[in-house]
Amino acid sequence: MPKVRHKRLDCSPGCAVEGVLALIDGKWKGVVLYHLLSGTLRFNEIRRRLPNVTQRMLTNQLRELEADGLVLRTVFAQVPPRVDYSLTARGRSLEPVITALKTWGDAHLELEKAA
Amino acid sequence: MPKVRHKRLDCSPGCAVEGVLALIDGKWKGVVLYHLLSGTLRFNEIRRRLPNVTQRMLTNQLRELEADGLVLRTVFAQVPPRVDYSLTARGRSLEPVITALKTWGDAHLELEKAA
DNA sequence: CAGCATCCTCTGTGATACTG
DNA sequence: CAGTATCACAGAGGATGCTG
Repeated sequence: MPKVRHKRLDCSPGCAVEGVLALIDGKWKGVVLYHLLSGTLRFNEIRRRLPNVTQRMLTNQLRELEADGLVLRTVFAQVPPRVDYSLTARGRSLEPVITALKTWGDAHLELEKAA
Repeated sequence: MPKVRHKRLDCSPGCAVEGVLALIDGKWKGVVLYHLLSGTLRFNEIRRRLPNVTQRMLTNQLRELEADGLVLRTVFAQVPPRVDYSLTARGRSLEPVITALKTWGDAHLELEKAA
C-alpha cells in the first residue's frame, strides 16, 4: 500500500486534500482515471481518448498510477503485444471523487460548448 | 466568468475533470481552498496553516485562485496592511469536491498517523 | 502494439532580500 | 503585514526515433 511517495504534504488537516491531489495530479491522470471508470482499456484505446498525449507521457502516467495502486496493468504474452489497464479496488474507490470533479466541471466550467 | 485559461484540455467528456483539476492544481491551491471553507482568513493566517509555503508561492496561488474567480481578495486601506481572503460563490460551490477529496484522503491515505 | 531511450524546453517552485 | 523583485534549479512535459 504505497504511501504518498510524493514530496509535499505540509498542511495539517488539509493534508488529506493535498495527498489525493498528489495522486491525481499529473497532466493526464485525472482523465485516465475517468475513462477507466467505464471499464478496462488497452493502451492505444486510452491514447485515442487523449488526443494530445504522447506515448511517453501516457506510459509515464500509467506507471505512476500503477505505482500508487490505483491502476492494474495486465500484460498478455502475445505476439502483437496487448496490455490492459483497469482500476484496482483502490482506484475504483476514487469514483466519487472523480464524479464530483466531473459534476462540478460540467456545471461550472465554460468549455468548448457554444454560448 | 474566467474560462479555463490554462493550456490543457484534450479529452472529450473527461474535459470537465481536467478542467477542475487545472483549477485546483498548483501545489497549494487545494489546501488553501480547504482552509478557506472554514471562513475568511488573512494572508498570514493562511500562511501559518501551510508551514512550508513561501510568501511568494502563497501570493502566487492566491492570485491564481482569484483570477479563476474562486477566491475573493479584500484589501483594507490600513497602515498595517490587511488583506482578507474568502471564497466566492463559485469557490464555495467547490465544497463538495474538496470534501470528496478530504474524505477519500482520510479513508485511503496513510498519512503521518501512527499505525 | 506497446513501449523504451534520448534530448531538450519550459514553467512551477524555492530561497532570499527589499518595500509601502 | 502583505506583498514585490531577482535569481536559480529540478523536474514535468514534449518531440522523435528505435524495438521486441
